[in-house]
Order: sequence, then structure tokens, then C-alpha cells
Amino acid sequence: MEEQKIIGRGTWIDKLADELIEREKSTGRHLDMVKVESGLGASGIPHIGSLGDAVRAYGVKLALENMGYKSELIAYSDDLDGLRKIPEGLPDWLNDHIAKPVSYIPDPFGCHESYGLHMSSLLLDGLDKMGIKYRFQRGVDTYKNGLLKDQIHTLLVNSKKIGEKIAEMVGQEKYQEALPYFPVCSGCGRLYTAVAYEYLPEEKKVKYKCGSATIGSRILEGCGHDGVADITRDLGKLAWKVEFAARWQAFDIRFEAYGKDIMDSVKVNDWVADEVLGFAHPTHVKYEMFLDKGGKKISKSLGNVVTSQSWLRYGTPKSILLLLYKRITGTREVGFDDIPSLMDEYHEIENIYFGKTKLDNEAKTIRTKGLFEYVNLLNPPQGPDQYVNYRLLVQLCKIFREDRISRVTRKLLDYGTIKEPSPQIDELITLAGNYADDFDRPAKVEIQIDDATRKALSSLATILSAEKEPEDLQNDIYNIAKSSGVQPRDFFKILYQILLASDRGPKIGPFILDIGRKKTASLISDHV
RNA sequence: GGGUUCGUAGCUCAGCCAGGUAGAGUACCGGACUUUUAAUCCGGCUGUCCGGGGUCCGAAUCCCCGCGAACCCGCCA
Repeated sequence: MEEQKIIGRGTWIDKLADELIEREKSTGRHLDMVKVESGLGASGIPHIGSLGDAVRAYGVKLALENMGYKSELIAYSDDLDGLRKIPEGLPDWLNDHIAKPVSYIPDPFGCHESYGLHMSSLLLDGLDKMGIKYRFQRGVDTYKNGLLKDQIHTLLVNSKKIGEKIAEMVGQEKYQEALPYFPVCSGCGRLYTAVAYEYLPEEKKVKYKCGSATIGSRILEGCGHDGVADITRDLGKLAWKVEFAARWQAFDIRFEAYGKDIMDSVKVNDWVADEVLGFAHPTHVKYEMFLDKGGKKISKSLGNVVTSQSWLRYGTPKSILLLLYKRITGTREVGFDDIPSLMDEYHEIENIYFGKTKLDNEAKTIRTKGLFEYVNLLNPPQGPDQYVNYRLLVQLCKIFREDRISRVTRKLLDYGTIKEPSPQIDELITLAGNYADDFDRPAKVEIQIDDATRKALSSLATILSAEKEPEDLQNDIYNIAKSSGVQPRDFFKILYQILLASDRGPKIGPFILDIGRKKTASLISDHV
């Protein structure tokens, strides 16, 4: 076989960065600063997939820097977008604010200046916890400060050409009539209902009428206001079909990833950038949407989604980075039950990185090491962290609920799994414990107890309550069952149901001592 | 109507995006340990890699044509 040349650290991220640079060289643009962009939705609770866009863009930034270029991630918040749908679980009064820019809607959680700022803060918080550096750019400021005014002007002057091209490319015909610019109606404060129908290029103003608009399945009546908006000053924004292009040029963006749901918009924007604005469009990479386990798209507008905040209750930031960096193609169903395997997988690639595990394929070793480096944001630790298999920890945490950290740690020392306690292990126990508490708790089973069993349980409770430590509890339990006329097999099953809400469990004698004799006795007494 | 992804062990899936011995968990079978259940440990079994064609010394992996499933777009942002 011909020797493969390894690019960068051998991952898809390096390959992408390499292609990006090749493309930039062919356009002849400067490479003093190669900026990458990620758009952040601000209309709903940000799920882990929204984080993916920014995290992957950051990966490309790292790869570019690794190749010797300066780079920066712009995190652009779409917080001038109008609210279209109220996410599940949020109050009904938001209905009064439908179609208003999310930055001009009060924060239903009461902790931020506005709805939009609350949502983008959640995402930025996720990025911060991941260790990702970015420059935050708000849509509101972008328009208020007129950063896109030249682009808006050019786009509006060419609106007829653009409208026809959109119809041709994606079959959407509305922009053959309407201008691709939505003023915020000065009468009612809404976007979308105000339709811009004429551009006055000398004054840089659009004329609009606030009519009715269809948003989702509902029809929203405008206030009928007839207005004029100054594109350099007044509130308003470009339609998505052209806005990206304007941003790319204004901010000199060379890379942006996108989800397949906005594929058409990106296609149009690429054309707009190239042909109308004269700015060669950035390099892209398309990713699949994250689906929840049922196969439904995780909507940013639905409550109860997998967010970075909720993920971090069970998994480390590195487990999220691994999820997002290991690959980009393919439909991904994602849920909290992926956390245990990702936690363990991180440990596996850590072992490969530090040479504790050998792979037979050299190219794969390089790629895996590269992946490990990206998951550590190209700043890998000096040596491996102490680690315990996540599933084992979940099992132990199910057994120990009180004094969890110290008791689980003691078990791990007994097993010889760890040599000494450490803050990392404490952290892992906390995470696995949350997981055990929230997900791995078996459904409450209805416990059927007959008279003979009741008697046996009562005898057992007596023994356990005694001051004296039983010498051979395992055997005692066996004998109690036999002398009470209960099948030992059934008796054990009942005990597991009482203690663990499960049909089976660890060896019962030592297990009861782990839980505590008195505690067990009282648990059993509840069922007698 | 347009587009994307997926199809691998009985089950859930990894491996594919940079081609090089077909993998894991689970289930199943056997053994060790246990005065019982379970756990644990050791060993074993499991394949039309959806079908067909192509490229290649070599294809689960790349390309083309089918079949099946899911999702996105065709409101809006």
C-alpha cells in the first residue's frame, strides 16, 4: 500500500482544516487571521446538539492553530430572531410576545435581562464549562451598530435577482415579492408581520406594512401600521436566506458548520456571498441533527431536552467533547444512557494515548491519539487520571446512598480497584451516583409476601436488631428460610426486592452488613 | 417533489468519513467460586457486514444501481 500522509493529528478535524487552508490559498485571501463562526440559537433551551456546532467549530480553530495559523471562534447569537413557538414548560404569557425579538422579551426565569440573553447564556455557560474560548457577538448589537449596513444595502438593491434565485434554487417564492429584510414594526414591536415591500436606496430605508403572517400553524395579525425603517439604525434583520452571507463578509468568516435542517439556507447564502456580495463563501461541514432515542428531532423549542447542564450532572465535560469530536457524520441518537459508555471510552483512548494499550494498526493509533488530544483541546494531561469503570460505580452507588463517597471509596479499596482515594474518584462517584439515582433506579415492584415469609422476615429483623454481630449471617438467613418453610430461593428474592427493588443482587450476607444491620432491620420491619 | 443519513452476531450497537485478520456489551453454553439466588472470574459459540455491480493486490469501509427504515427541506428563523 502507498504510505498515507498523515495530516495534523490524523482526525477528520485536521483534514477539514487542511481543505480549508487549501481553498483559502486558491481564493488568494489573506491568512493573517482565519475566523470560524458558530451560530447560537436563542429561541429555546439549548440542547447538546446546539453546543456541537460551536464545539466543532472550535475544533477547527484548534486545528488551524496547530497548522500555524491564527484563528478565532465567533459565537454569534441569533438573539434578534423573533419568538415563534413557546417551548414546553414555559409560561403562557409568552404568547403575548410571539414574533417579538427574543431580546425584547422578559426572561421567564427572571435572572437575565431578556429571554434571548437567558437562552444564549445557558449555551455560553456550557461552552465555558467545556473550556471553549470564543468571542461573543450578539445579533442585536450587530444590527444596532450597523455592522451589516453595507451588506444590507447591497442585498436590497439586488433583491429582485436574489428573490428569483431563491425560487429557482429551493422553490421558495415569497422573496420574489417581499424584500429579504424584516423590520421590527414600530407600532407593535413584532418581526415577520411587518413586510418590507420597497427599498429607497438613497435614504437607505425600507417601506413596510404590518399585516398578517403565518408562524407555524397559527396566523398572526399585525397591527396594520404603515412604516419606514432606516436599515442603518432601526431595529430589523435580514432573512436567514441572506443573513449568513452578510455576516460572513462583514466578519470575514472562513468556516462555519451547519446542521442539515438549514442546508437550503446555506446553499442560498453561499450563492449570495459569491455572486452578490463578492465574498467567497466559507468552507462548510454539514452534520446530522442529534435525535433523541425515540428518533424524533430534538427541537430547540421543546423543554426537557438533553442540555449540557443536565449532561454534566452525570458525565464529565470530556465525555461531551468525546461525543462531539469522535465523528461528525451519521445520524446520532443521543441520550443520557450514552454517558456510561462515553465515560469508559474516554478512559480507553487515554490508555492508548499513554501507551498502556497497544493497537495493531499504526494509523489508527495516531488517529486515536489525535482524538484524545482534541478532546483535551490540544492540551493533554501529563499522565492518565485515576479511573474506575463507570458502570461498576453506578452499581456501587445503587447500593450505597448515604455517605456515598466514603463508603464507595472503601469498597473500591477493598476490591483493589484503586490504591488510594483521590478528588477525581470522588468526582466520578458523585457523577455515577447522580446517574444511579436518576436513571438506574428500577421501577418499584409490588412485593408479594405470604404469612410464612412474613414470619421469616420478622425473625431476621430480630437477629439484625440484636446488639451482637451475627457470625455467619449468610447461613442464618438460609436457616431462617428453611425453618419457616420458605424456599430459600424465594426468600432471597423477597429480600432483594425490599432492599434493592430488584429480583437479584449481590451476596446478601455481606451486603446487609454494608447497608447496616439496624437500617436493614427497619427496612424489613416496614414490610412485616 | 427535493435532499441527507442509516442498514454489521438472537438483541443493542462500535468499526466506515484517511481501505489491510469481523468487534464490544448483552443473550446463550461450559467451568471455577458460593451450603441458596446473584455478582465475580475463566473458557466457548454466534455473521449473506441489506442485495447487485464497479475500482483495487486487497472493500463492512470508496464509487454506481436497487431495496428497506429514519430524518430534514418544500412555513419561518
